[in-house]
Amino acid sequence: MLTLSTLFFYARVVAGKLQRKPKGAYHHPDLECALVDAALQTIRREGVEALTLRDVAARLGVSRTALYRHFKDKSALLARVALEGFRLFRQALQSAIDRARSSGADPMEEMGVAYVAFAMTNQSHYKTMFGSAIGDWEQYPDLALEADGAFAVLLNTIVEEQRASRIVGGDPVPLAHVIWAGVHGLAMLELAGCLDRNGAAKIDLTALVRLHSRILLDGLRRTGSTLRTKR
Amino acid sequence: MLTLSTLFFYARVVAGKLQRKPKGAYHHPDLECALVDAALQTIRREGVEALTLRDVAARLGVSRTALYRHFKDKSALLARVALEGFRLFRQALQSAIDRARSSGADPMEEMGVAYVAFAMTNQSHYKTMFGSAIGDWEQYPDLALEADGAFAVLLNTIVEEQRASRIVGGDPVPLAHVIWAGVHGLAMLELAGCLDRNGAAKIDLTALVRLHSRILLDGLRRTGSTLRTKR
DNA sequence: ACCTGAACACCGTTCAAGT
DNA sequence: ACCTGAACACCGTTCAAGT
Repeated sequence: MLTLSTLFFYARVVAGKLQRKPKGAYHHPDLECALVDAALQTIRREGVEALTLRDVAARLGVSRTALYRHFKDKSALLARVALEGFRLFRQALQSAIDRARSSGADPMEEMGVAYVAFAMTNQSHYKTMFGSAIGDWEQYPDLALEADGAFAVLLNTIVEEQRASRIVGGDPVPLAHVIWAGVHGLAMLELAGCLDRNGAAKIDLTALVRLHSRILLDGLRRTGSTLRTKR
Repeated sequence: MLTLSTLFFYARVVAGKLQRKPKGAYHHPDLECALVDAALQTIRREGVEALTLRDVAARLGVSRTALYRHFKDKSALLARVALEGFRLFRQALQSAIDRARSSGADPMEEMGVAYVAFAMTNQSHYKTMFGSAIGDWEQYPDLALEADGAFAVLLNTIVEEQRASRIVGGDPVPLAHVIWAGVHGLAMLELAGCLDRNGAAKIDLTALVRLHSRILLDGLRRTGSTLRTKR
């Protein structure tokens, strides 16, 4: 057990720096990455609030305090999970838009569907990204940057649709917030189990997202006076 | 200290059953209610996740285990806080609708404003109601009932607007889900601090809610083919 | 009946100590 | 440098014991 991981360590040192650092019996090469993976695995199976540092350490065969060599504390680890989540998220949204544009479908509607679909298939990531587990967001500027990047995908799409005169003009930020709120709300309500309780039948979430998009886009296509934002 | 609360106890026994039960030094009359109040107070000041049973017990001058005489466990206490929250919530929504109807304002828009306003002024309640702190919702049927009651306020308003032909017909449940998602999403994003980061200025949340309502209602006033729900 | 103290099985985090 | 074991200050919950 010990000797095997020691071999791994030496193999990495040789491959990496061509100079073997001495003695220390490292239990895991690239512990940092392994910690994130193990954490994500636990979150997937048992939820964010069930995540325990002691457990991930035990599963990696590592001391409980080894984690603190790589992360300041528990929330820093969660911030890292969220960061990875936002990367996947932005990618998913962007590719949905690209697909829609090349197939003639509505980019906004397809982005909405992709948004909620991401939240459903990556519940662990999504809950970590928007839940309260991380705490002080200001503390992780790289995380905020990645989140802003995902928001920019939505914002850019709105601006392009405005340029093509498919939706009303004006400040795109409030419009983005309204659209964001809709899909985020659908995702959060479904994750909280709020949508399944009324009406015995299991809900068709994708259909609901499409309904939401069409209502919203119908509203956004009108240019009437009701759409003037109060300032 | 002890003698004072003992007096309280005796006073209560005499007033209640006209027959004094003996001896026991009860530290608090109506402990159950006091526990809920103390819990809510802590949640208000420090958030749901900072709530500690040991702390509420200490603040009430009661043993750490006294709580278990009144609640099965911690989440049962939180469920009780949420229950109270849903009662206040329904009341707030209903009175906003009534006010709008008698003043000629749009009931749906005013309900939306009241919804988000409730979430902002009662953040502790709202987070407990829709956060993950409670856990198994199925375990508290009375809570689910009260939540359904609040949802019914929204549903009834939609049906009445449909009868008055002010919005499109059809199954009101999906429409209710879409509207709910919008206001819930706005509230959750604001509570998570997501709306304030883009654009330096502090956001006018009420204006954003009104914008949301108007876009949605503009969409809902159209009767075009895009609004047929897939089934 | 209602409440208590001691105890159990957990947490995250720190820190001197090892190699 | 990287990792460890022991320790600290917390949790929720149980349970035999008091009155």
